[in-house]
Amino acid sequence: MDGSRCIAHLDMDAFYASVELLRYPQLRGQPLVVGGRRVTAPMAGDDGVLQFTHLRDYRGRGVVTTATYEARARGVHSGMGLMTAARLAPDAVLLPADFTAYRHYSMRFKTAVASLASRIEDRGIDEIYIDLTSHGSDPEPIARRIKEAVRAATGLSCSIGIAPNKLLAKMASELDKPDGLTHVGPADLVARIWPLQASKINGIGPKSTERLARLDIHTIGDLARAELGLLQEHFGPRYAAWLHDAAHGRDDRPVVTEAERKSVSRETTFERDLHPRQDRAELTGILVALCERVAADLQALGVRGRTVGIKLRYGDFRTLTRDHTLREPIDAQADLLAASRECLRRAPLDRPLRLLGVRVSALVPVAGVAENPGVWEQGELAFDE
DNA sequence: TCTGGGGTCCTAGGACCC
DNA sequence: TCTGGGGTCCTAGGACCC
Repeated sequence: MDGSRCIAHLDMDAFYASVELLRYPQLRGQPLVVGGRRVTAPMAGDDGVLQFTHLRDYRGRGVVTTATYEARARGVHSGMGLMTAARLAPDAVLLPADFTAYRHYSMRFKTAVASLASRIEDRGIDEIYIDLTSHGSDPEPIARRIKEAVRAATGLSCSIGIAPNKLLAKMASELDKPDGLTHVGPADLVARIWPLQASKINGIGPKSTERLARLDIHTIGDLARAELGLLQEHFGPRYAAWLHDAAHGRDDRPVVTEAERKSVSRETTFERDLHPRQDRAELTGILVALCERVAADLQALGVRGRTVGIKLRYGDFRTLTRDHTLREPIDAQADLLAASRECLRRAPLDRPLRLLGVRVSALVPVAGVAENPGVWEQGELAFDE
């Protein structure tokens, strides 16, 4: 019984920015950043030439969603505050995120892959895993055909990593970006994977990276050579065992082709901090609007939820959540509002807030409602050639 | 000039039941 | 009156990912 598998990880290259370059090809080669809130789309000036916003002109609380390789070369990366990014690359062009367009291209590339391989796990708007185990002993020809199909369907490039499991496939796809095709086998572990930073492992984030560094564990090789007992002391039995396995390239998670939605949420960061007393009316309006959006999402998905939660973020960035579970699942805005208020009564409201969110979980399908792909995959046509 | 928005999973404690 | 487990549900927080 040989359980050896062949898994591909496909990652679209600088996806949002690349979609924007299809629309504004004149920006190719320039540093470009997608992100921000209430950034206006470029408009034509008196001379008919499009006027683009530059990073230096931005004011507000946005973050970088995607940066092109030219912007990354200046030290800009996703998640970075735009005001910080502006200091590194003041002349970079800033475009607002257009998720309708990105969903459209996402659907196109996934449909193209699905025409060649059926076992696909969705990992968000710009990446997927593909189980190629049944596609013969040499996966590279099918991987090349997938890359060609994605390019033909979208005009965009992607990078593919191939390995015996998802963990290694994900790392392999990063090894030769953009437009790469990288095959990593068990024999490549020591030479190609162990020299990488431990944070390259999907599942080791900033907190764990910091704690590992304090143990003088920096690379995946360091982690592989660490005593399991030492890891158990610092990370607990389960996470230690996972760290140890991951460093040795072991991962038996299956490619999951269907998954049910567990929760639906909407949240918003205010342009300025709002005080629960002085800005009560404005906060109420925001809460009502969030409940309205969540209700619409639930109804579009054909689900209701029994647990309603709120999320508050204070001016100092501390975050708090409160949940309330009902006897019957709900999807109506008025019911969501009532349950949210129930939660709010249990939260300290004596300090300024920067964020408010509403979430619904414990979802159940609405009886009698047919399968509904929901708002997430509907890929409206925002623009097209 | 810090720090978006939408998710998943894990842990841990308390209530409650058998 | 003190002593048990195990299982499930609920709540809260945190890490992590895209």
